[in-house]
Amino acid sequence: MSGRYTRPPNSSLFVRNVHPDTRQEDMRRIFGKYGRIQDVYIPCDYFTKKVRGFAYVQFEDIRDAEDALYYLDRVIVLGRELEVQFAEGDRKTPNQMRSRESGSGFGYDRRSRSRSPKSRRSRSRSPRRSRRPRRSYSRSRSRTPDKKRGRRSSERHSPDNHRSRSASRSPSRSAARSDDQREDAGEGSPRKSPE
DNA sequence: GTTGAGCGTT
Repeated sequence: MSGRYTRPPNSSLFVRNVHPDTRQEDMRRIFGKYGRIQDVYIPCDYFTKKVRGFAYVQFEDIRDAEDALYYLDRVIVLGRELEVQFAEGDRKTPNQMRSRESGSGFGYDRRSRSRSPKSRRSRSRSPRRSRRPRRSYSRSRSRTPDKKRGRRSSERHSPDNHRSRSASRSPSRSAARSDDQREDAGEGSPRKSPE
């Protein structure tokens, strides 16, 4: 009278005893043989980032998942016997895990200021980083003459621009930004002759 | 286009 078959909560498979070096791609390829894989995820330790030893394979269709479970369960893959079973809960959010790990014995909730394990600074605290090793460039006349700095298109053929310019209240050319370009090859530049 | 820190031992 009751369901004889434990209704799988979802089409996610829980694979245990997977090789620590197994990747999602591998799982996807192995399980994908029996159906379309929605996603594969291998949970790792939050702190050590090490593979925990099991993985999750989410199928697009639960029927395929059943097939894969039946065919891949207890199958030796990569020298390990895979144990496949249906997943139970849903993916846990970091917050939930934190709560669980927090009460497990660890206590890096308020102690650890760093939220991310990777955010761990170097063992030695950065005492002082020089502001910037500003290189004293010769202020004489070596200004990367090789690079083309000047933008060719100074003005754009935009209708909007045209209108804006008309309303400009400053009829004068406010060109106070050019100083080296204009002087060198702008207008005649009669000062270049060494006389 | 969703979140990635999801069950481990029976």
